[in-house]
Amino acid sequence: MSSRFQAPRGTQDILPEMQPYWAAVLRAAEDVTRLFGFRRIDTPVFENAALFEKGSGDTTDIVEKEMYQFEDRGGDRLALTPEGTPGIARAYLEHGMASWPQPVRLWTTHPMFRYDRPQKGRYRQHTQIDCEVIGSADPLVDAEVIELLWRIYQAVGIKSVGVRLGSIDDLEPRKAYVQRLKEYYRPHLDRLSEDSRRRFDRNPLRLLDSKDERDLPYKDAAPKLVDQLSPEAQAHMEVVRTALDAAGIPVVIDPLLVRGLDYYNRTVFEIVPTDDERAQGTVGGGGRYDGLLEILGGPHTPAVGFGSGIERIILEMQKHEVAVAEPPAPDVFLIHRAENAARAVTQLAGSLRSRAIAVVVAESGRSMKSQFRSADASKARFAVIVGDDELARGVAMVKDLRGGGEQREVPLEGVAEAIAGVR
RNA sequence: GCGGGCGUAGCGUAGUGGUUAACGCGUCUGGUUGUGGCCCAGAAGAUCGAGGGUUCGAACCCCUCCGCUCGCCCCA
Repeated sequence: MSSRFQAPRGTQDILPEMQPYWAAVLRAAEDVTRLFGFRRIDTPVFENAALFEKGSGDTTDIVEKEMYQFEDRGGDRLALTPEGTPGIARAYLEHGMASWPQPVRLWTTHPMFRYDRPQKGRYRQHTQIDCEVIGSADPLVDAEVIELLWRIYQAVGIKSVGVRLGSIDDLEPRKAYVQRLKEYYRPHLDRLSEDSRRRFDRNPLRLLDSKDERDLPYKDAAPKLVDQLSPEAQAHMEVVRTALDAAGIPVVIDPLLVRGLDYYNRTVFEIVPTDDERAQGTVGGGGRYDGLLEILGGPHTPAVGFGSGIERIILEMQKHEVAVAEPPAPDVFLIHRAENAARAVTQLAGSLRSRAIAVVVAESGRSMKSQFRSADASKARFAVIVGDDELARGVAMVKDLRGGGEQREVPLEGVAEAIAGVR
């Protein structure tokens, strides 16, 4: 028992009973992205490690300590994708999508890999729905992707979520702000948490993100980026806000919202449940990344997008007891008891399936009682019974397993019609 | 990387030092000769997470390790 294999830590099997949830989420993603004119793209599960080091940023936690890296047999340094955006940006450049009508709207669903401590809603392999609009600087597009994500949640039955919106301005104005922020924190440096002292040098914006008690006293009085945005970024955010308001989406401006990736500028957002302050509550987040494609060696190309974790969406669905559609039971459970049933059973099952009737064939050699019990467990509507008697006469018994269980004799060629008629 | 909780059949649990580890669900078989759901009976299925220690005797007490889980950090 204990020596048997287990799924690697932080990974999970998605058992049949969970599949309806996944199907519902993916269906919603397909439907909603289509409503917004997105086309699906799929990118590899691994990429060159350097793509993320340059793209996501080598001071981010994701790259610094969470990447699954490996060298393949040819010596290439690769990484399992820790997040989706760089791969799609890479594909945009690699396939010359700048020559497609702009902007390009792409979506995908893709496994992500991060080496961190698993807990509820956090896994080493998880799956994201990813939407990216590349080639637009229009703030209406920011609002559009947020609305898209919002509508996915609505479509799967999660109603109580809210948008947290922030802006981290553009690179140059942000540099000036970061100086001011550091000046503010510098006198208090020796009283801050270790993490924050480290961030002071490496990634000062994250100082505001701290939840460490030692840092909290300084947070409120710290200069807030959102209060001193450049006029351009300020105007940008106002349009996003107005558009979201027009879409009827509740928005809270969060001045402390800082996301974990280096490439964001201006718009950043998260979507969180409004009815529960759970730790791993964020179901989706994203932002604008006008600089990323340039970092990856392409021309300046503004873009905006989001990722949303399917596992977390499903946790929310379960929390709200959202009903999901179960796949239909088989139409027919084929019971057989004959000396040489192999040919007849296979042909009968085959002819039914060719008519799109779903058939499960009983295990050979089991008793009638056992086969009927299996038929019942399968939830099939009909039992079709063939034994020596029936085969000799070219007929089958068709029994309706619902209700009283009426049974009648039907010629073998007529079984499909008899069932299709009732179904 | 840091803290808390928990590991007994496929699942959920009982058993807290004394002979062959119990119950429910599930699985399989049967309740006459070819008929399900309910019911009844039976069977299979557990080296009690692993190793070491204490003891005449350990699922139960102690130690170490492993695994799972929840939280912190971070993120989806």
